[in-house]
Amino acid sequence: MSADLPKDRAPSIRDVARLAGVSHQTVSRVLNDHPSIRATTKARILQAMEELQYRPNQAARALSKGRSRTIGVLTASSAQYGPARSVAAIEDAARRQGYFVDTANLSVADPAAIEDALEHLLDQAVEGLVIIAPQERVFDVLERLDIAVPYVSLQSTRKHDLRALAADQILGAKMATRHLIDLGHREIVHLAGPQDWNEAEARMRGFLLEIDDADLMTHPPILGDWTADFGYFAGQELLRSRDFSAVFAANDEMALGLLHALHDAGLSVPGDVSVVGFDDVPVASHSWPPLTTVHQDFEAIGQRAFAALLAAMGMPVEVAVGPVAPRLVVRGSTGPVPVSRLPLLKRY
Amino acid sequence: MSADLPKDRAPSIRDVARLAGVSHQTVSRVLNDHPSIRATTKARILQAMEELQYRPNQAARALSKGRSRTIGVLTASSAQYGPARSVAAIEDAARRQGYFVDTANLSVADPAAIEDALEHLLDQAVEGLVIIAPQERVFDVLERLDIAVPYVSLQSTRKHDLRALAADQILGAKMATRHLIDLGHREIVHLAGPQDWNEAEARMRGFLLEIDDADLMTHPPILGDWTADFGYFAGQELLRSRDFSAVFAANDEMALGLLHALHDAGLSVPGDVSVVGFDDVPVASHSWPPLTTVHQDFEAIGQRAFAALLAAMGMPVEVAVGPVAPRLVVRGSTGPVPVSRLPLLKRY
DNA sequence: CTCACAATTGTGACCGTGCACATGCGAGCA
DNA sequence: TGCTCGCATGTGCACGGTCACAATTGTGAG
Repeated sequence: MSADLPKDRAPSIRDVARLAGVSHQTVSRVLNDHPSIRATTKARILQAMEELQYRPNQAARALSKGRSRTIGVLTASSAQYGPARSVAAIEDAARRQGYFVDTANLSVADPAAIEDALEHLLDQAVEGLVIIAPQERVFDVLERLDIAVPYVSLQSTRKHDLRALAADQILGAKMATRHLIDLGHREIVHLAGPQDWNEAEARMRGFLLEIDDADLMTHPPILGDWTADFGYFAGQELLRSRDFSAVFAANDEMALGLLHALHDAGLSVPGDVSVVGFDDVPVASHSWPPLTTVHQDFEAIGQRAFAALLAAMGMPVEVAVGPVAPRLVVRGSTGPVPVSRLPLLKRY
Repeated sequence: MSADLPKDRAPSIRDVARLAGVSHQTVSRVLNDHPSIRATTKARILQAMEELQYRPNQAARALSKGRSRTIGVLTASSAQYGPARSVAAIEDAARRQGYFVDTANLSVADPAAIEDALEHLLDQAVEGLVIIAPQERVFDVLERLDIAVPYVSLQSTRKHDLRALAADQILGAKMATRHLIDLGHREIVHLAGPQDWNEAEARMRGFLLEIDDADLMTHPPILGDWTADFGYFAGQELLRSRDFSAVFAANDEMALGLLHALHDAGLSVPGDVSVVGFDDVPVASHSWPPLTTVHQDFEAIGQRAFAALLAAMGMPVEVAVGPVAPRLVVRGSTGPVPVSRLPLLKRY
């Protein structure tokens, strides 16, 4: 019944054309939804495709059209909750639009590795890039390589603010800090992220701005590495060396590690110390006490990133402009300063 | 100095050939490390490439060779810690071998979505697939579509055990359960994952096997959805309806939610109830109390998956065979049954 | 019935690379 | 000297689509 002699290679449009009794160009027209094709012809061709299990060859199409329909995602720490969530959203949106997504993950972020990853993506002839690797260095490399394709970045950068799409980090940090100040805290420590990360820097900036606004003094922030382990050790160190009634951690993981350290030291949260995190990871609401934090809608961020990239690539899309609004989620880890508070250093 | 007249299109091997004064085929030989090329010729060509900023066109290469050098990764829940980590490892290993990685994420796992995602990957002419979508359904669809490319799966399945590469889930579950039994627990509840997930099913099987081995009775496991929120509500429900001294949760998130519920109820862990999780996510060591859990080396799993896929694709690689060994990490959330234990139901 | 014009379909070249095969050339050997 | 052989290189086509343009068919008005 079916006319497919088992050739070794996959069927091409010419095979389909032969079976349908038309020229290969007519088949191509069906594939590209060309308007002027007789309905009966189209039907015949579609049936031939079905019969041969025809599948268009993307490589051939890319070669002839000069378009790969592929976008690249450059990501650092793609195993972290937020980035992972955003990447999934980008991939989903891209697939819906018929784009392929090629990812390159940075395990280390030295310029050579960054360049290597970018070269890899460019080799694939990506038509656009989404950058979720938030180090300023990445943008330096991007500029140096003089990339020919458009790109967008989830994180804001000093130089390319217009392309930033993530939640407004500075605003989020200000909200968190304001919350602590409103509760009466005056000695607030910031447990920051690595300063070569734009996000970490933005969150610290927001913190300092708000502290300044309230005419408070503060110790220099502690520079961490995002991990819960670091939060734990930083907590131990803090208790040994500083006096404070509240901590704003630059992400939830460090905040959770900190809670652990405070608990180990026999301190009560928020009785003795209030803690705020950032991101609102799923377990944040189940720590003890549940963590007050700044929520980001990572999925919306990812979707928006892809839409913005499409726009940057010259496609007609309506993009929701501006950053996604962060949201303060008040849970149990923050409370008022105890009226009669003993300095921690004295007690510990 | 440089001879590049700014044509609109990217330089091809013919442009390089012209500049170097050789034929395009000789350039191609340089690209493919052909042995018999005069060193001086090769040097001249390399310099011409450099001068023109030549970048090989993957689409043309794929078309001509019939190989895309792309592998596909089908993943569900790629925002979860374990899968995300493994995907990153796969991507890393693949890139090192010059392969591109195309991902398709399943937000919902109904057959239509699975098929859609697979079609998307096949459209890209992937040469192999890594399946991190652990539902049995996925394999049904794979079989039905009669995929022409080789694939490996991180999770074991009833039908394709040979291709399983992840840590031995059954063994891990047995270790966790054994640990509780060794501590004297007799009334152990299993908080399972969704049963259409192979992993969830395997962990439950391990649990039941060990329970059976020890001649213990048990209530039917509670079927959850992996989330911390579910763990929390399940905990509340458990306290209302069952008597038990220990819980083995099928993943850390549910375990953490459970800890929250126990804490809310004023119970002590491990004083009143012992809890074991599975996965060893980074915050597991910073919950209160720190969570006893089963550690999986997700990175090793990802690397091994890619190596196994290469092998399945007919490449010569030495693959570490067999599953990665899980490891029980005993922390503070498990302890002996209190000598004079009051039934929880009475106290609560 | 004829012609202009639109709708539909066909023809051949081209995209950039790799393969099969042909060619040129120098060395080794009888 | 002439012949064989192997290295180095060149020639032409195939891969599977798309594009520009040509050719054919169909349609309605005059």
